[in-house]
Amino acid sequence: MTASPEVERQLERIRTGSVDFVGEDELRPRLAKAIEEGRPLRVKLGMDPSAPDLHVGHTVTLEKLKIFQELGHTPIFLVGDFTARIGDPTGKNKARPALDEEQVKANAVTYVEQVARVLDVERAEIRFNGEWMDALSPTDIVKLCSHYTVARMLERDDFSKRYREGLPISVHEFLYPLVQAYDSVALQADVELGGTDQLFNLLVGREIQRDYGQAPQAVLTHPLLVGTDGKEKMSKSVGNTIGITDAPEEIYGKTMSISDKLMADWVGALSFGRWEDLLPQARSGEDPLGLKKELARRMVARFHGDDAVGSAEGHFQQVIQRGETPDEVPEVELALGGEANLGLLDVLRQTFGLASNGEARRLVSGGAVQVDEGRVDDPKLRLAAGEYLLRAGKRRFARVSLK
RNA sequence: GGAGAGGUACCAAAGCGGCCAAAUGGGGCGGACUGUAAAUCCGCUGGUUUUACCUUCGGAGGUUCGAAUCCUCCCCUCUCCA
Repeated sequence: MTASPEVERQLERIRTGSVDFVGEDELRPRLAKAIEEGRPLRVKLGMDPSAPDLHVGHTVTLEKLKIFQELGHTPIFLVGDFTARIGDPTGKNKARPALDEEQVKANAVTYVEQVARVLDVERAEIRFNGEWMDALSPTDIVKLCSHYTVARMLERDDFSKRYREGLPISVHEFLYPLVQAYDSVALQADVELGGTDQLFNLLVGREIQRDYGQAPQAVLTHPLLVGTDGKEKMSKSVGNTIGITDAPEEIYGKTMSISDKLMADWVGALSFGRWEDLLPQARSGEDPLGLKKELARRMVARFHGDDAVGSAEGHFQQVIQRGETPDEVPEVELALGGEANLGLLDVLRQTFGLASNGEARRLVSGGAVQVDEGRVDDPKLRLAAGEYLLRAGKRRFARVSLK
């Protein structure tokens, strides 16, 4: 078969921004056939609804799914409601706790809503793997297990690592890659997308598909975004995420708080199909502050629209760069409960939702607390009825009225 | 089933009868510095009505004036053997 320009054009876009591309040669004729017969490829991206929010880390592969959509293929967003109940061990040193059904359902709903911000869900398949997994009999599951060996399971990095280090591995964790693989069988996926940490699971999919008499899917992995801490993979449980539903000021501020080095990585990972123009500056390292602001602006615009950019940036300049009080400060009312006044520590704890008065005390003794724009360092201070502007650290503000 | 090792604060890890609210490192939170950062430096990091008291060292009991430390039972993890 001669390579058609259209096939090569599509492959080029598909390849952009990916790390591994397994099965490209097998995909080429399938792609050609797909184009010829007007029968789109089925492209699978699965996510476990293990946390209620998607973050920018998720958007890397989502973006690739969108590219497939733009090329006329069928994006399948697979919500791993069943797999979330198993708990994916990938990249963890511990088994991830399985979630209960209710939690999973609630998360799944918000996932789909959030995916709609990136993908045209009207023209996508949204599926749940509980659909076919719950229908399997124990016999079916045992059969599925028979297609893979323990030795091969232990090839997976986090398994072998834990095994070597004497950390526990539960048997059910071996089920995860197999279930994910079976999803590809059920969906008859031509392509599956994932992060680089998913490579093993994705490849298991190829083998299992073959065993079930299907042509193996092509596999595309993409870089994992390191979280705002600059150390670990972005993940809700580490708390280093930028959520796509975060407020504009949050998205802007969190983006500004990343290190210059991390910024370059982010631009690299997030650029494909979208922000290539930022790449030269990211590589040269020129004017990092300017580039970071541009990145922050684009992040805000991407998830909240252009209109949100101005105020998010203004907020940042005012509060972080100049250390001033923001225009909008949350208002809190506290009851004195008949007393003449209320201790500062109690006021701080209640207005900022601190865990204890001890935490409030630490903030005060650390010099982080301001009342009406003047630093306070007496933890025994008591506030009488009235209005106060409270600040705790750089970013926490509240206008408190004591009654 | 047998033998051995182990479970300490958010994590890792010391402590092995009183000086232990528990060393140290990481993380986190503050502060200083800065180009927003990073790096660096400093402080804090169980709770309270804070020179004291209360709750904490897998769980439940027990010994003792006193237990993270000793004993008993139980639960969990790892290794080797079967």
